[in-house]
Amino acid sequence: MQSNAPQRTPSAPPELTRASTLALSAPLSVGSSTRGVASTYAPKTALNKAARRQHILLCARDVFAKRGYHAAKIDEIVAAANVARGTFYLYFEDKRAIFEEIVDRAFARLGMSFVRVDPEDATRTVAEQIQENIRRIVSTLLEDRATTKILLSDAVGLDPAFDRKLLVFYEEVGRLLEESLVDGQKLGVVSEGDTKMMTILTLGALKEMLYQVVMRGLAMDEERIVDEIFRFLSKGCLRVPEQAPGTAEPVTRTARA
Amino acid sequence: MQSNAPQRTPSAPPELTRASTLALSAPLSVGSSTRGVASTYAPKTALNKAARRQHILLCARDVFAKRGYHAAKIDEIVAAANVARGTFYLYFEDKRAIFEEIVDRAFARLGMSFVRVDPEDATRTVAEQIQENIRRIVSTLLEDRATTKILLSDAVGLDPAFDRKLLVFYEEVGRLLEESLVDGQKLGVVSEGDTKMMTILTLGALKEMLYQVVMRGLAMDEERIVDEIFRFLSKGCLRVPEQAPGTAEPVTRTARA
DNA sequence: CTGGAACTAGACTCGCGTGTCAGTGGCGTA
DNA sequence: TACGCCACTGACACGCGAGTCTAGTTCCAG
Repeated sequence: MQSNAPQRTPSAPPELTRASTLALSAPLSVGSSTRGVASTYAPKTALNKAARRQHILLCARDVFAKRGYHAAKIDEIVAAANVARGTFYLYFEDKRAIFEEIVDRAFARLGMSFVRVDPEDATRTVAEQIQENIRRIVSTLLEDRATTKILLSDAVGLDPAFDRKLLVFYEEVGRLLEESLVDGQKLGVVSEGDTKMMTILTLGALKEMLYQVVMRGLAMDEERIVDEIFRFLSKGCLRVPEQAPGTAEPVTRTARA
Repeated sequence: MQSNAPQRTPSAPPELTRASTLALSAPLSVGSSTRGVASTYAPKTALNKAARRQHILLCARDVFAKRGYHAAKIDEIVAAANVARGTFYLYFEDKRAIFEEIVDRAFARLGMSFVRVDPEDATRTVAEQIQENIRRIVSTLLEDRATTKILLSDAVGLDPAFDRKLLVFYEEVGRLLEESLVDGQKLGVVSEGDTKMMTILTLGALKEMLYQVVMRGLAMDEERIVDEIFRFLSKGCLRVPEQAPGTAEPVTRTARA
């Protein structure tokens, strides 16, 4: 807690400012004996309000990512940010509010990372466009792993209100993907079948992949991830030669008995 | 708390008893004026200790499933089980212990629901055996949706110790599936490629499917779920005709520019 | 009839963590 | 030099919920 080496966020995302390196030498003196009140007042004035806010936000993100929402204490966030407890509440309503802001920002970034598929586009096939979207999503999520961790494990089941928020976003993504698949079906580049199902399965596969990479350090570069997901999407992995030409029941259940 | 219709469990189902409706007539009298102490003592003695423990366990499961671990209060569990606070601690060490037991039991059941694939088996193909396993897992998880909810959202990120437990189990499942895939590759019924990757993607798809069904009431019967997952596994959903015959890079990234 | 086991209601303790608030120091301004 | 503002501080008040404890009740076995 004492250490105040000019820490910086390891994976500082592009737009999120570099503010991490606070100018705090923290002289730590003025140890008056009367009452240890406000003894160390470090000159943090170099930071304007927006930057300080941002700094706290980033530190909170790291703490949330490391500990999880419930285990993350305000004290820890405050210590990480090198600010007093009161200062925290000067900038954020409460714990929940700062968490929500982290998630909201992540959603905003994510939301911009995929674009609607245009089946008319002559220069890129629907498949290519879907792949592009996957790439962008993966890229965005890997750019800031701490936040991705939070999205994948902390934001789920926190709160009914929060769940609704997640749900809405998730459905938005799902809808977009599903529309792409429907377009693809019309063009014959997507197999027939329930697109809603495909959407769920695809997103699940994507989520799990990222979970493995981010939560446990499964080593794998972005390129590889995108390729693997896309390949799985395209071909599956089982080869079941004795396939009925119809759509359903790859291996009928009762046929076994 | 007041209502107490004198009903009792008509039949004791196989293992997990449905004991919810306890036999409590609760005369509710003895309203002495001195101090309102222990006025209602319902004759619950019909339940032996094991059954009562089981009953509390089931009620706790429901509360955890509904509220999530942190929001679930002991008071609520106790109220749901129609048992005094003290009684709860007669049967369980603490909140964490009862939660852990719920999860452990679920794992035990799940662990028994899949069997090792035998590539030598003449009567069933590897694909069929994999499908059988999927069916069994899905069946087990849908049998007790409350517990599945808990597994999917509460048990994750609770605790480092807990996470490890989950991890171990998850890896066990993963290893089993992966071995099946490797066997399948040797027999030529599984496409070449990284089996670890396939495993992750498959489990992710499965998880997401179950999540949608259990957490939000996506209507879909067991049969359908198994078929959809298996189909996705077998064929994917995209058809990318211009495929290089090699293994990697379905649509090369740089080719686009 | 009696002792003990099982249970109840609920008051109580206690630790913890959030959010608050009176106070402090630096700095611009009069 | 004095004033006042404002960012900032950190000790403290407070609530909440887990787990404990006690006095009282019911039932049953011996």
